[in-house]
Amino acid sequence: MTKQTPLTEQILQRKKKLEVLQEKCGYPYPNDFKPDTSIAEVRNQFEEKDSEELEKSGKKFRVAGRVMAIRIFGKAAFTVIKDATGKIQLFFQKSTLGDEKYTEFKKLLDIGDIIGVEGTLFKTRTGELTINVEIFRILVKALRPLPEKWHGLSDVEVRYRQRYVDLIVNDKVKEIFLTRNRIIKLIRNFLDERGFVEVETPMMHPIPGGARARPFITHHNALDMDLYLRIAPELYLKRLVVGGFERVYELNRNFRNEGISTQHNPEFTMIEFYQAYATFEDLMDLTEEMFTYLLKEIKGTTKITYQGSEIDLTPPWERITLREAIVKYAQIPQEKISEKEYLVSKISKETDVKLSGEESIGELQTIIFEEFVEEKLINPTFVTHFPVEVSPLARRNQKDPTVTDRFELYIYGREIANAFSELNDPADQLERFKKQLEDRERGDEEVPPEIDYDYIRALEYGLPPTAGEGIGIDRLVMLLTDQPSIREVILFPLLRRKKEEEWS
RNA sequence: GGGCCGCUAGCUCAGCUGGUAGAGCAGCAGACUCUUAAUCUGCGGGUCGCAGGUUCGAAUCCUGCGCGGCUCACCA
Repeated sequence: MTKQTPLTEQILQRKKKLEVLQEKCGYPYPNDFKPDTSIAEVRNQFEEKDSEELEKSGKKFRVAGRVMAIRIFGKAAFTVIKDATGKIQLFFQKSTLGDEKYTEFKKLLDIGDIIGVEGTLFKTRTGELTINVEIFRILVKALRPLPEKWHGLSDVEVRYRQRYVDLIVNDKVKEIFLTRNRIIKLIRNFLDERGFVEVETPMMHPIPGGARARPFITHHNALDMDLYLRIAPELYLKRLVVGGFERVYELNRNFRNEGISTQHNPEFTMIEFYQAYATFEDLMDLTEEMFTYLLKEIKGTTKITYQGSEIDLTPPWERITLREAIVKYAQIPQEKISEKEYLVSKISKETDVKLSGEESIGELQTIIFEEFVEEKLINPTFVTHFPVEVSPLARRNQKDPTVTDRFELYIYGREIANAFSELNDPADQLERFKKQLEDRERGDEEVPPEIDYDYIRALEYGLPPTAGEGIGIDRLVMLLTDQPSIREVILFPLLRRKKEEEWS
């Protein structure tokens, strides 16, 4: 015999037990045990009852779950099992189960196995609600040991790569994803109540558009056609507004072929919604309402703590134009706000941004905003009227055509939402697409490689005056669950692939 | 892509200025009928991320590579 690693040794131990099980009861992966209640239900109903009441009822319960702890005392033992709803303690007694079953329990059961039990409730001397097991079956034999019971699993790489183990062992991780689910349901509920229709538009686009980002490229064999995973659903959703869906939303994945960080995952979840006959100002009100609703349901308050910082999300939120913001937070003198030389010199002196020299005033103002202002916007702030050059799909402001009727919502220095009154002038839209194409020719890879003429055609049929908004769901969940990294709110974040030979 | 940090038993971690590796949990054998990190006795378990180099000798020092984390850049 060659030496075994401890892991294979433990797996072999468990496989041996599996074989014994097979001899005793046939195929060891049965699927005929039906629990008649959940652990949470049992707890809710009987947690408050005393031993006497429990004993008197004598009612039997069938529950199933994963074994999380085993404590053996000779002829009796406690275990803890966990199902989707919670944990409960089980009591195994030789005198109740009989020699054979008790030995099976003692010799074949491991932490991590999934069992089904039937028994009556009682309370231990320390008052813990416990099932006195009369019947039990091993439903699934776990061949691999769970991480240590006290420290659990903390290696982040293993937590992300083997999220199933993370979820078994770290209850708080599961909580995050349950909260994520609630947030998503609440958002749907909020919009549904206001007459929005949820739709699903393509995730494979012949022309990427709707945002500024590099796309993933894929290929359809039968049509022999390259396709791009969508970077945003925007242009399709606005086509639907043209088609008469006056209030639509889509809540799903976008894909951007860019860097990975604590704020970025290549595939991420976004909601975009569009409301005809509304303006970006209406959407600021709507956004405040939506967040207030979410906070009330999830947190019970509009004041939260994120990574140690107090954030007050009680509306109304500050509304400030981008130009005002750079005056206020970047100390740009009011009279220099559109002075190219001043802006260029400020950027070159005080930041690492490398300028090409071809930037417009609006682009320079936007750079100043990003470099000096964003990080200071801790409490929720609507920054409005972004320059038209950086807002190719937004409607021009009618008093000042150099800016757009647009806002971005910042919380804790992060962009959480982006919204604008939609550009519905097909001629202006075509001009802006052409401008983008010029940028592309100058090497800007984040701009679509060709003009989406079908979108222009749709505008020519007439897009009602509309406002639309996108909210990054992952970042919102991070905020509401106080998580520092986007990977903590995405079940399976993208990681570099590991070589197969490292499988163990 | 740059910088910094990490990678030691299945898990959580020790391991000093170089002398060929240790604990707890988990596992195995045994004792134990109210524990909840149960306890007690005994035992087994390692390609120290990988590959080179320096050295009489490397988990430890050096170089390269891999994977991960943070961060900067990039990402409106």
